[in-house]
Order: sequence, then structure tokens, then C-alpha cells
Amino acid sequence: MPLQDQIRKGSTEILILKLLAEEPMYGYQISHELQRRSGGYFEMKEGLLYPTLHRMAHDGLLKSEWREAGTARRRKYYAITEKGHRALSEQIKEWHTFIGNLLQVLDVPAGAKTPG
Amino acid sequence: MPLQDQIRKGSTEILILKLLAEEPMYGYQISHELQRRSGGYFEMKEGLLYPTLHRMAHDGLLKSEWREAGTARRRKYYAITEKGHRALSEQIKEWHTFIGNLLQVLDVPAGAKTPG
DNA sequence: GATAGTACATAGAATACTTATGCATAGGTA
DNA sequence: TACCTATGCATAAGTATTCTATGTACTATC
Repeated sequence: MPLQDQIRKGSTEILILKLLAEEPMYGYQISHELQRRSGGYFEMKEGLLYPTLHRMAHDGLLKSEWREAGTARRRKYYAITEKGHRALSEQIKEWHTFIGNLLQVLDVPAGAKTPG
Repeated sequence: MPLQDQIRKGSTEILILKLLAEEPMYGYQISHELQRRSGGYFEMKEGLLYPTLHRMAHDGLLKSEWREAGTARRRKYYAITEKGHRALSEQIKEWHTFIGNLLQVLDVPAGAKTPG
């Protein structure tokens, strides 16, 4: 995978991994928790969230289980796996590298150019 | 356009705008300059670069002109427009907001959760 | 004359994301 | 009763970005 690698996937995967690294959550909860923590900035639509969760589970980053909740609807809880933890560390590193390089190109003053 | 807006476009557009805000460049030069400044990190492939330049010119962010260069091949120089300058400022703001929100969710410790 | 570098360009495939829709349960209200 | 909203999971179709591959053409070098 070339160029910005994980970055192309947007922030979706890393945000999900981060939340689930704290505790297992179900889809609807992930969506709301993300909005809450970002002051409404991150709005993960269902059409993106659920397919992504499925893919990540298929890739072994997450595992899922249904839980009954008394009166409420049943919920599908997702938990992070060992592989998911490693992917999270890796993606955090990659994001920091990406952000570092981006800011470098954006903020380096024009006078810093080398001849050539 | 919802969610991360410009961010979905990746870093392509903002990086091009930033370089051209310094001086007009031609495609091949943009590609190499980008690699140089990022220590090889940003590799903008031709299949992405040229269509993006065309789109941005079509959108009025850039304007282009052919220049003959003596013995060498003719080159198509791109320059940033007023609209391009405004887009650059806007996208820099949006990227900072995005990065801020991303880092907030990634770095806030689990203990910082609010009840409810 | 074969290879590599410069320089622009497009076609087709892969993938992420959006929009729209569907099913199902529960609670409020008019 | 009927309607709306919220919860909760899911998929299909469309859009946009990016990747891979390829083509053309000129120059320099071995």
C-alpha cells in the first residue's frame, strides 16, 4: 500500500480502535461517543460505520458478540483484539508521521528553500 | 459536503496550493519538490497529480500556461489564483480543526470520561 | 539502438465515503 | 388508533479520490 497508507482510510478505523481500546462498545454507542468527544465534529454515518466494523472484524482487528439487554433491543458489542491493539499503535505512529510531514510542508517559510 | 470535507480529498490539493502559493511550477516539478520537502514521504503519482491539476484549474483555483524552455520539453506552468489563495487559507483552517479533533479523541485519557 | 530521465496525459480498477432505504422495538403524544 | 422520534443493525447505489498501468514524445548517455 503506497502513499499515505492508512491515512487514505480516513480517520474511521483509528477512531474506532481507540474507543474500543478503552472498553467494548456497540455500533450506535461508538457513533454517539465519537460525536460527544469531538463536540459534534466527527459524525460517523451508519452506512460507513457498520460496513467498517464488519471489515475490521473480518480482518481480525475486532471481535463481536450479541448481548441481550433486558427490555432494550439486542446489541452487537465489539471488542478490540491483540491484532487490533497492534494496528492501533501502528496507525497512531503513521498519523503522527503524516501530520508531521504535512505541517512541515505547509509551515516551512519560502525562504528556507535550498538552491537547485 | 459533510464530515471531514476537504480532508476526504486527502492532502493532495492543499499541498499543491501551498507550493504554488510560493511560485508557479509545472507538474513534474511539483511532484519532485513535494518529495524533496518531505524527505521522500509524499510521492504524488502522475495518475493523481495531473487530473487533480486539471480539476483545480477547472474550479478556478489555478491557472495554467505553456512555456517553451529552449532545448527542453515544453512545460505547463500552474499558478495560484485569488480563489486558490482563499481555498488554501480555508483548507489550512480545516486541517488544523481536523487534526485538533483527531488528537483530542486519540489522546484524551479514559479517566476524562463524563458520566452519562 | 537500448536505456533512463524528463514531461504531460488518460483509462480502468480499487476503495472510502455519502445518501437513501429497510427492518424492528419502544416510548410519547395527539 | 395513528404518528413521530429514538434506538439499533444492516445493505444498496452512487460519488469522489486514489492507485495501477499504459501511452506519447524529446533528450542524453552508454
